[in-house]
Amino acid sequence: MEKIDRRVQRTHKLLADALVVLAQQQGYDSVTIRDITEYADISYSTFFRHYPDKDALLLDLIQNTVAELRSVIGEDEPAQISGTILFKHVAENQALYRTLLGGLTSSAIVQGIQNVIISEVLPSIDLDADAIVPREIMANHVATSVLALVKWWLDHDMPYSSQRMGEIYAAIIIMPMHKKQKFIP
Amino acid sequence: MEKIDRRVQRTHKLLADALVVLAQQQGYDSVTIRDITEYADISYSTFFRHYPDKDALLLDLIQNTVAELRSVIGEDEPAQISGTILFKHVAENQALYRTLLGGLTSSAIVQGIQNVIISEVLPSIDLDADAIVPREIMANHVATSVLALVKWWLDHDMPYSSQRMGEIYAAIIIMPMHKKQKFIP
Amino acid sequence: MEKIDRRVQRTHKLLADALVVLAQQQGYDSVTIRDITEYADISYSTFFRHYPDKDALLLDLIQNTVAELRSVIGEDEPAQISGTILFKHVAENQALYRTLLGGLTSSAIVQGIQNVIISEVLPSIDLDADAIVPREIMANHVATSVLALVKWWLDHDMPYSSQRMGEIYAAIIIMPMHKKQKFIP
Amino acid sequence: MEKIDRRVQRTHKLLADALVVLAQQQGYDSVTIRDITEYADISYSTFFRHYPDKDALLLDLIQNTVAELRSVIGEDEPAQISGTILFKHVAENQALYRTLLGGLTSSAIVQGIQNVIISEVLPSIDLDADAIVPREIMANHVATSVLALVKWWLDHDMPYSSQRMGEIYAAIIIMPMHKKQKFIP
DNA sequence: TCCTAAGCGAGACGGTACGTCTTGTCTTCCA
DNA sequence: TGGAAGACAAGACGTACCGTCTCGCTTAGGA
Repeated sequence: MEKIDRRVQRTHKLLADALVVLAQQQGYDSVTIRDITEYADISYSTFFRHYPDKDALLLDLIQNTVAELRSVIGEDEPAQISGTILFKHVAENQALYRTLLGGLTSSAIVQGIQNVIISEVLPSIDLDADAIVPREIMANHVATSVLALVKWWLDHDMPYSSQRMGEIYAAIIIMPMHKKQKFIP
Repeated sequence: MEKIDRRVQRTHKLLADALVVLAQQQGYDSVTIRDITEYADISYSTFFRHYPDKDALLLDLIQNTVAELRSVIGEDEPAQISGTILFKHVAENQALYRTLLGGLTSSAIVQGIQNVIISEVLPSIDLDADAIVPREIMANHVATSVLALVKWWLDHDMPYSSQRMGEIYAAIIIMPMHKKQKFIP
Repeated sequence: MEKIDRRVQRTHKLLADALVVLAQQQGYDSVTIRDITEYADISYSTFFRHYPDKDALLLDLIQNTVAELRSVIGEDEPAQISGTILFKHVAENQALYRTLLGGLTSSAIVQGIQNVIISEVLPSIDLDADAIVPREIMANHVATSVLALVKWWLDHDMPYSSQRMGEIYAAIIIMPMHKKQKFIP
Repeated sequence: MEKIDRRVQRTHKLLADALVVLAQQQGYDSVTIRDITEYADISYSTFFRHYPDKDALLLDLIQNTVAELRSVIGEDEPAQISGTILFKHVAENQALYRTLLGGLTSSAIVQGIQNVIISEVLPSIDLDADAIVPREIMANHVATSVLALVKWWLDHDMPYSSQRMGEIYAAIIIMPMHKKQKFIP
């Protein structure tokens, strides 16, 4: 059984919150560990007792976020519906997602997010759906496109509703994935 | 009339080449300016007479690259053909494109590339082509998708031919842009 | 009550010792901060946690030295005796005084030493002793002369005993200060 | 016979004047060679065709100055008179002397001036005048004291007349040199 | 309820990279 | 063809971070 010290939980939360706030203010890259600890009112050296570096803190944040996101999106729903759910969730956690996407920083991080999405997406692609586009490419395309779409939405201050974004998502990302063969130029 | 000092030209080329080589070896982020100048056999301080930053050097590289890329892709060609040309050009300048895309570093850089592509793509989108997807979103989608596709190809060591990639490019990026309305779910 | 970190004390001493040794070897001006830290086996950046400058380190050295000098010279002693004490103290701390005087570097430093001496000397000058020479000039004269005399002694490898120097000091510096009025040309 | 190129003379004068002006404004040490050449409207690289470094220019200046000073002070005059002449000459060439003395910079320079004065002073000291103070020490004392006195005067904006300074000079520097043996404590 | 192990604040330190500044050499170009 | 313009090498400077370590203080949670 693990010992649970509430102080550790508190420290993690303070650091994560500080990162989100500061990254939104000044950009993830330019946030220093000292900025974070000062904002969180945590000792500088304490940071390293919990995370080896700034990216590790972000990674922790991402994992918690993806876990939560997965829990809100049910399976086997039509594209428009799951898309709308996705954008609603993003809207409710703006600061967080701006931090994660706003600074497409160390590609390892973004790549990490994409990999998680790809592994989610891959099984849902029909094996023989398309002779032209390989599954790996399609999965990669979907993952990057979703992130790009969400990022665009946030970067432009969400000018369309979550529902409209869900439709767009279905139209340019989900639809071509399934029915490309109908295309006659 | 501009004065052209061949020494300056030479210095720029040495620095750019050094950046490409080193970035491919150890990743863009971990390359220091000192690494670059030592590899290029240029004085450290001389670097700053030409560029304020490492990113400025990269940006110069990008601009030269995009200019060259634009010159090889003719206008008004069918999607498959221009796609094939694109991937052939990338194949011939692998090291360069790996540097540009391999390190999706400071998002400003990547955003810069995307903006250039967006401004190229926007005019070619039919104004009334689609009531669902706004033009800006479509342009953004196309730009990010092209980069992601090229990056995937390089990251996986180009397992398909340039021509095949051109077809894929047409299928998942260009086609949905023009004929989405044919889709009946 | 001040906290005393012995590590700080140690670092200061290592730096001061390094400065004295290196300045004697190669001259104060040509000693770089990197030289000092390498000799002292201290990190370069640590230097700046303690002193903003090379001159600040020297100034610290001077202040400690003057404080020590003051403690060895009692008050109200005849000139020859205090002079002898002075030169004995210099002889016992040759390396230090060579560093302080050998490089008449940034005049601010030397001026600083002189100012300390002037402030010591001023009160001991009779207010009405001399109608011809103003007190400030006399104090300045005494301060510069003492330093010049010590410097000469060190520069010429101390050819006379401390006692003899004490007598000379009394003769050319202290005596004229008090009894000028006896002079009949 | 030396060839005299008037352009060279002009360049030397422009550089010397620039040095004097700038040293007075910002202190000798902080004047860079680039400052001098820009002020003198001379090419940076041209400086090095005439002088190996900044100190060489100053040395040239000093030598010309001492030569001129020697020519205005006659020999075998009473101390007060020659002192007065000295201070008058300094007053007429303030900027120059401020430059020479204001920055007691590289000790070599000041030492150079002192050595010239010492060699002038030495012969005039009675061989047997004093059993206590060796001639070399006396000469050194006189040289440093004269410079210190002039420097004090300039640093304090010449609060006393040249004549008064001549008297002070005689009282604290010249008198003790000749009649110290009359002193009875 | 006590006591022991842990979390934590504080901060000195080694180390690396940065961008600036200056010096003195060397080359190019123009009048 | 001789001198002005300026690119360049070299290297010190002072700044900003990072990550490590040590010393005490405090506090949580099991005995």
